Amino acid sequence: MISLTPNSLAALVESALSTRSSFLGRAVHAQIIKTLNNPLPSFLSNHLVNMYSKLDLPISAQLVLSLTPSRSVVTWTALIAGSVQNGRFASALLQFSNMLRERIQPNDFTFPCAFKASASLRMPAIGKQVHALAVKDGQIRDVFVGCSAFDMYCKTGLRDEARILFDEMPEKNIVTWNAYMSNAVLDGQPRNAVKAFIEFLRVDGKPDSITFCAFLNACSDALYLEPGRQLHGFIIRSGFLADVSASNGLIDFYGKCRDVGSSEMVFDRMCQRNDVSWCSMVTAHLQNYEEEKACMVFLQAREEGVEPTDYMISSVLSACAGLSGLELGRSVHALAVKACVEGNVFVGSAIVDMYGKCGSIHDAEQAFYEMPERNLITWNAMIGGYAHQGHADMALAFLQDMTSGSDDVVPNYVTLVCVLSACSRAGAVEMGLEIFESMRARFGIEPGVEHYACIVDLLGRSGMVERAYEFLTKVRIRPTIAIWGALLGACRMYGKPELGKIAADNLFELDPKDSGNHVVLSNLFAAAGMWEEATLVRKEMKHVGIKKGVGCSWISVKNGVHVFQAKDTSHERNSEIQAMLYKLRKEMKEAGYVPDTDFALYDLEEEEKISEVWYHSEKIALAYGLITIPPGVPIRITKNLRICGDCHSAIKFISGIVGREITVRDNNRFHRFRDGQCSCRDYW
DNA sequence: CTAGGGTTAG
Repeated sequence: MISLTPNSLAALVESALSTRSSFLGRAVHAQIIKTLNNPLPSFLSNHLVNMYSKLDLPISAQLVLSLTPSRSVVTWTALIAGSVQNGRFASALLQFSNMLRERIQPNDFTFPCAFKASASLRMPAIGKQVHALAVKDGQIRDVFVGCSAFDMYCKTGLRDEARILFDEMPEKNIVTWNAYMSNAVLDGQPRNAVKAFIEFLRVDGKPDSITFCAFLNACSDALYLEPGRQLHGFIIRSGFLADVSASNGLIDFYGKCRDVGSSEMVFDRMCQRNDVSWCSMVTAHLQNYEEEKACMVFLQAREEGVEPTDYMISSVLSACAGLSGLELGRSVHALAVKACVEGNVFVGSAIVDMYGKCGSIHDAEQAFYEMPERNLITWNAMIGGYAHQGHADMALAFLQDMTSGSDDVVPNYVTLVCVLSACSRAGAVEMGLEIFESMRARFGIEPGVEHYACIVDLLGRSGMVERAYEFLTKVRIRPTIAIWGALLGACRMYGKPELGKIAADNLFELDPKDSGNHVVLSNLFAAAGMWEEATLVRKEMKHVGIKKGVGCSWISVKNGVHVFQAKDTSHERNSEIQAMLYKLRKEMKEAGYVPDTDFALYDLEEEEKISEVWYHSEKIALAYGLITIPPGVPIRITKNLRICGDCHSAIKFISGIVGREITVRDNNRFHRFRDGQCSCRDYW
């Protein structure tokens, strides 16, 4: 039988903490009560309070503290530190004031906790009070205390106070410099962070991985690719490449600076990777629009048995949203539930966003209502989902609800972009204009280029093409690609070649590499019978060496994705596809379908034009879907270009003939076809 | 026995 001395019992409490076992902790606590008489030695009480508080068992921690008559600053600090560590910042401040009420002086361990809690709660008024206390007994001169006070002033936006404190610090260490650099980046002053790093090296400071990450953040913030590369060399030379955090910082930096190849190189050469490394690699792909690769890295991480974290899950959901990958998205949603992170507000918002972007608006709504906590991003994701569907009424209702509900959120720039684009897609012209006119007064938001683009789109789409042009010439901003693009699209839709030429010329100047604009202009001329001009545009396109981007449609069947181009006959089941197309064409003709050859690209004989539009990629993908997807299951097709008018009307007919639900997500919005009708009510 | 700066996300 080993004898249980107070010291060995304290060691047992510590081992409960280090193994994060509340079960062991409670058992040891029971043993302590059995072995020793009340009151317990105060150092043992301190250990217990510390253990309970750090394990996020605040009620037990409070209880032990209140049963400790000889509690000291150490007891209280243990309690407060645990609250801070577990994100209970308001409790921490309450405990701090309770301690003051007992006339116990905070020490150099207590102040940093109190500053961190005030900083995290963004409560400068409280922070200032704590600061005054620290000044009064001279503790502010301590590096720990001074540094955390400085961090608090930065995070609460009191720049002048932060500056004074920093300049008057009697002693600075690496933590001070790291805090300075990180906060400079957060404050949008990456140059200052870089300067601080140089100064730090000059005073002979030895940087650590946190310093490196702060510097890399400054570089990615300002797109300083070269300085970041130089730091990469410095990291290698100082032997810090083995440090996982430093390497993770490099992956993130290269990803944000559009050099995802270097991210991959760093990632591949790491001998130790953690969950952050994997997640950083996923987001590096994501930031470079490589959604498929992001998903591949995620699947590889799963194979290697990496724990799925809330960060990883929200990142992968965003990849699914970009791919319109409903099936993978659903399985990641299930994984989020399994990993117990679906209550996280980031994850929840990503789920709402994913379902919205994949066109499953009811799933998005359900996820939205089931979230325990919602913020502005959640609301924007939901409104964005309605915008994708062209549900202006719902977008407007949610704009109302977000300000009047219990979530306490205020609409921002993005919210208004979503609402206006919902109006434009639904043809709610008056409503859209009214919101645009009143956004400054009602929401305090200054209209920006995206809002202007929505209005040009709104007017143009509803046929007021001249008014759209007049609008954009009157506003003070420089029209962007999106704005000219919206105008060009409207000109194509309503047959306005003269205005279309103006829009296209501006687009050619802003975005010379995009072939799509040439194609649209050529089609616009072709539809107006101006064949010479159409040919000229195509020749010019060849002349400057732009090839038409490949238009394609894809459909996922039993975990496999099948991609089709126009006139595609390369699929292994081509003969069945052709037979299905033949059968459909016959039945459609009987049902009264007339091909719309406005959308043929060349000046061909009528018969050839019909054939040209008949073999658009979405029709081929649909035929494949009809022969492979069992009846009753909705067919979902994704297309990288806008759906053409002929395909739109053809798919309406087909949905009626075959009695199935068909969804097409083009690069702009969703179309849900059912019983011969489309959810967009032919307005798009 | 108690403490400060940080890497990944919607």
